[in-house]
Amino acid sequence: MKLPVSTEWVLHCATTLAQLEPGATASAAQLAAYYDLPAPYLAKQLQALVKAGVLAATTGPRGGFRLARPAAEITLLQVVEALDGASSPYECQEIRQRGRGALPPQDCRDTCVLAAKMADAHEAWRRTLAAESLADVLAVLPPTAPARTRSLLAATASPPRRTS
Amino acid sequence: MKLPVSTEWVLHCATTLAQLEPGATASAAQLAAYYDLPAPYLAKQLQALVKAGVLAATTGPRGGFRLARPAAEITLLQVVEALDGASSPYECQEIRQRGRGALPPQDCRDTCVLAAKMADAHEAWRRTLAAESLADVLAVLPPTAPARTRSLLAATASPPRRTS
DNA sequence: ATATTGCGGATCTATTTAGTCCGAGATAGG
DNA sequence: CCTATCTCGGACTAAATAGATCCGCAATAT
Ligand code: FES
Ligand code: FES
Repeated sequence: MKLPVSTEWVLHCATTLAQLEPGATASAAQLAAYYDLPAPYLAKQLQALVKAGVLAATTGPRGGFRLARPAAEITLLQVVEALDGASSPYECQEIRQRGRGALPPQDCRDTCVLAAKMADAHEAWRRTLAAESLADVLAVLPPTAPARTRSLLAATASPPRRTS
Repeated sequence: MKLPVSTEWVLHCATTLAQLEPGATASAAQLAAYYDLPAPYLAKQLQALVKAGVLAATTGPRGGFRLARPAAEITLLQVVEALDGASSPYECQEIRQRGRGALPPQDCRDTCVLAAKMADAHEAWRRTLAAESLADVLAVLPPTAPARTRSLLAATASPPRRTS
C-alpha cells in the first residue's frame, strides 16, 4: 500500500496556488522551480487535477494553473483522489465462494464481514481527509506566507524580456 | 494505493484457523485447497504472519499453522500489517525545504501541516482495523460454521493411508 | 505571425508483486 | 535408534504495474 510520491507535490502546489490573488495563475515551470521538481512530470500530475475539476488551466503566454473553486471548497481528499483514484486499496474477490470450502450463494447475500470492515477503515481515512480544506491549511500558515510565495513565484515568471 | 491480493487470503485463513480446536493445526496445502489458491505462494504469505508473531508453525508430519494467541487478542490490523508493513502510504519527503521556495529550518521545527493531516488519516484507518479482533468476526458467523470448516479441512488432511 | 503555455498520447524504465522452486528440520513409525 | 516422509523456510525467476520521460498538437496573448 503506497501512495505516489507526486501526492506530496500536488498537495503543496495546491496550497501554493491557494495563496495567489484570485484570477492569477502559475505555470508548471514556475511551480517546478519553486519546489525543485521534474517539470514535465509535474505538469502531467497537474493535468490530472484539471481533469478532476480541482484546478483550472489557461493556455498561451502568461497562462498557467489556478484553483477551480474557492480554497474553502477544496478538500485534501479531492486532491489526493484526483491522482490516485477513489477506489479502496482492498479489493474483495469473493474468495469465500471458491475452492472446497465455498459457501452456497444463499449465505453470500450480504457482503463478507471482512470486506465490510476493510471498507469501514477506508471510509474513516477518507472522512479525515475530507474534513480538511485548503483554506484550513492556509489558516495555520504565518500571515506573511502569501506575499513571500507570490514574490518567489514571480521570480521565474516570464523569461527575461529581450529589450534589444 | 493498492493492497496485495493475498491480504484477502490471509484474512480468511486467519478466520479459518480461529475456528479450529485449541492446539490443532492446518497445513498450507489444506488451506490452499479450501480456498482454491496457489499453495506455494500462500505458504509464503503465512510465513510472513509467523514472522510477525500472529501465527505459530509446527514442522514435521501432521504439522501446520495455528494462531499464536487467542483469537480475541489478534486484530485485523495485525494481520494486514504483517503482510504490507506498518508504514504510512504517504511519505513526506520534506519538499518544503527544497527548491527556490525552500523554507528556512527555523520554520520547519514542527512537522508540515499536510504531512500531519495525512498521518492523522492513516491513524484513523489503523484505529478502525485495530478495533476488530478475530473473535469479533467469529461472533457474527453462524454457529454451525466451525464444525463445517473443520470437516472440510480434514478432507485434505493426510494423503490416503495405503492399507495394502 | 510568433512565441509561450497547456494537453494528450506513445514510450521506456524501475520497482513491486505474483508465482515457483529446492533445501533444512522435525516428527512418526519401524 | 534409525529412516522415511511430511512440514516449514528462504532463495530465485517471471510478470505486471506504476513511475518517469519524451515529443508533437492546439490554443492564446503579445
Ligand atoms: S470474500 Fe472477500 S473479504 Fe471475504
Ligand atoms: S513537506 Fe512533506 S508534506 Fe509538507
